Amino acid sequence: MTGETYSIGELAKATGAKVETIRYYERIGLLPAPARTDGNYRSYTPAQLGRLSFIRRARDLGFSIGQVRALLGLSDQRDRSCEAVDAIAREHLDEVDRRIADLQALRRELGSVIDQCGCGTIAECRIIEALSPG
Amino acid sequence: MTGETYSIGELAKATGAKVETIRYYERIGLLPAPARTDGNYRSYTPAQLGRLSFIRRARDLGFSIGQVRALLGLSDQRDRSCEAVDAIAREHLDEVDRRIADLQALRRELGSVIDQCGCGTIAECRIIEALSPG
DNA sequence: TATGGACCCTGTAGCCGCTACAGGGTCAAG
DNA sequence: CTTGACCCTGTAGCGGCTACAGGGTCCATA
Repeated sequence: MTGETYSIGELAKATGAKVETIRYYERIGLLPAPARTDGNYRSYTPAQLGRLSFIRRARDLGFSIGQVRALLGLSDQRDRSCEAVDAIAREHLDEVDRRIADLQALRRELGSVIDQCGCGTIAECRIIEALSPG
Repeated sequence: MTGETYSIGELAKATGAKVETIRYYERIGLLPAPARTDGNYRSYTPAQLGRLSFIRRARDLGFSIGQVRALLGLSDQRDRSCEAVDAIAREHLDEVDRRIADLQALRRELGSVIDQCGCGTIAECRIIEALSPG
């Protein structure tokens, strides 16, 4: 057993999460409440550092807090099939694909509006015109 | 002069905005407060319908509320050069491009994580592994 | 004239995922 | 013994709505 512990600041540095974010994760029950020192400081174990790293990576991959919660739950049941994990990941992938498609459609529309601008006065501005009704 | 007026519900139907959203826009000063009927109902003019349509189209194109506010302000100064309009639109386009690029990078990473999954048990799941530290 | 239902009103709280205070306590170095 | 970096709790704010609760108004029908 390593007796190593970390303060919240050290945990933040190690994982790249902000101190406030770590406390937020604790508040919403994503990260279990750690032990406290005599001075009431949070004191984290290496296992908790690992858990936060997991959370960070999942968040960086765009998983929602709810999905992260589910993934964390699954990651503890080592004997189960990882189908559920796969399902969550694929669902998220689909969502990302949808968002990309939406943004690309938006980009096309926006681009074509901008291309029309001859940059004269507002009165003849095609961008304003494109937005205006009638 | 048309004496035509609209209730908030009619305005909502005509523009596709929700009633609550219209009230919200009024609250934040995006849409000016309309006249009221004897029964204290909001009563909108065609010009106000036009303004809301403008807002909706700009929002649909992904402009932020702040940008919409700026565009609305500019659209009233008909003699000014439309450079400022163009600048706002291009800035937004750049932002959209950045978001697309970010999502595409994310998509690649997520895709490669998912591809590794052999769908056995959680213990050997590559997705969980990819998220786990160490 | 009464009643029902569709509409409208205000005000407030919730969503997500943090972020930013304010107003204090703790701890180690000099 | 003071300074300054860190930590604590609690609350409010961001954007852009959305969703109530608890009422008022208006119009058609019985």
